[in-house]
Amino acid sequence: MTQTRDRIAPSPTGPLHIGTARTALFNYLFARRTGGAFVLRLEDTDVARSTVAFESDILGGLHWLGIEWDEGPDAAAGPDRGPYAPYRQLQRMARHQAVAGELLAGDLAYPCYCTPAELEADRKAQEAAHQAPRYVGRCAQLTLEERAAKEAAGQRGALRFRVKPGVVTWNDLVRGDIEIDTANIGGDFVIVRSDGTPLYHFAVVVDDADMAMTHIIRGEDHISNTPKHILLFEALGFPLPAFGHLPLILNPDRTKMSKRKSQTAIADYIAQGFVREALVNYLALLGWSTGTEEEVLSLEELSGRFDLEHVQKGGAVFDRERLEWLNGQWIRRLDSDDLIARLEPFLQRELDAGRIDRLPDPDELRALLPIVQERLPRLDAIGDLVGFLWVDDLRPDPAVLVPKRWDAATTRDALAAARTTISDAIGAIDWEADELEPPLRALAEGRGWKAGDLFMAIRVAVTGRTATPPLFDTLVALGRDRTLARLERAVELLPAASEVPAP
RNA sequence: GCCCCCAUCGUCUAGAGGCCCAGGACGCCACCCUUUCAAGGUGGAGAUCACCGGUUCGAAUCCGGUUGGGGGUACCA
Repeated sequence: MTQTRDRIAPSPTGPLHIGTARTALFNYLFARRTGGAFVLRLEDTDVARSTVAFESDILGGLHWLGIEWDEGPDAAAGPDRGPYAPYRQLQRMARHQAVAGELLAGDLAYPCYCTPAELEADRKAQEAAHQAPRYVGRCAQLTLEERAAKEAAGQRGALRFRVKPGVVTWNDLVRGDIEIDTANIGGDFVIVRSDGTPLYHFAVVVDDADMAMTHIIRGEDHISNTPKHILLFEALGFPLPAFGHLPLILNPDRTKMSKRKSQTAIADYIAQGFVREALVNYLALLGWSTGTEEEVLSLEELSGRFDLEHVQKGGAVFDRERLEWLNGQWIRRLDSDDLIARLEPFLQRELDAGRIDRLPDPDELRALLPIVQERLPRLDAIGDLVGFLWVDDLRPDPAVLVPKRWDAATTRDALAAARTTISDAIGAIDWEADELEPPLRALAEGRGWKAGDLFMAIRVAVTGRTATPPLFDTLVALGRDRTLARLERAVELLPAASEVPAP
């Protein structure tokens, strides 16, 4: 069997979309699994909406995910790589026009001079008559003389492909046999605009054929376009690739995932601290399964297991909760250096936003990992989790400082005692978690306090929050001086017993 | 409207005639661990397999219909 070739053909008219990323992933996995080639082609024929910035976002996003292609442009506005260059549709226009010329010469296509107003009127009439909208064929039988007259009058025709009556059938890789009567595809369709630029339906077919694609794996929204493509492949005498249509990714209300109702830009997920492994893992499992009970899988592992047989037919609702769970799973699996490096931009962001006053160095971060790694659902949670370590002026809320069962005076007393206990112990103990705990427990016991209440008061005094990593590890990370200073500050924030007005 | 696709716990899914009065995961609840929060462990609630009819000794699995949902209907991609 010859090598399989498949592709992702994004259009740089928007940022990399979750759906595009998943289609790219499935094509990538299929190519890896079958030992084939995965190609990236930019469909930039919609000049009005395409931008280099979007191109950059798309290519950058796919690189970030680790979905690498064997052929195609590697960077926005960069050079192409591969035997079928160029891989930018716009640069292939001469080829498209040449092929269109063949179709015209063979009378498989014809110029159409209908105005937008005429076409609109046709559509309205059909709608009123409860008919499927289709091109009525007004220009289908124009003689050469009639065409020449219109051209002479300055009219520029769009090129329409002649759709033959009949039924188009294909065996879809994920859905099995599908047949569609060509009477239902809207009549002769435009393949080249009146300005000479090719349309999507035409350009994809020429490019897919030129680039020797064997498998077209794309979204379900293309099912009704497939007959047009097959007709074109046949008219052009190109070998027909296999088609497979993936289920759509859905909004919670089960409509096609959209920017309006869901977060769709990959860049947003990156900015929120999702890691590539989790995103890839999650996307692979949206509409596909291993057929086993494995679910935490790397790109490598997915590449070895992927198959079209286990692709689901029904659409899949995007479930952020599950993505977050997988994200936690993968963050916990990252090795120290890797995690530290990935945390860096998020810490920088905390600094830029003024939420912390300095950046920890890698070693400081490394020491923190044992208590931080399993508590991060996303990388952007680092500030919330331990940002208090890098804040100069911590001012805990006095109301939060007082444990539930205590009053302000008791808390003040306890915090002062804790400060003394710690300060007295210095020299006798090492500043380590398991050495800090016993004296403070003894203090609580001696005063008849529940250890948990004392610890909570200390926790809030030194971190400003009630939910933190383990207390004694936190004190170690904070250091002796700052621990004592923060305890002292907290005591000052609380009224002494004599200051509390009698009830 | 017309054409096409789809239909298993709230969600993602396993299941390709008997192993299923349906298994796993997320989420939820409880308990354990525990100084808080996580993580982890254990257990639980949660699906008459959309509905109706057929085929069969036997159907979530095959067939037909119904209903529901979705997608497409451009000189966008």
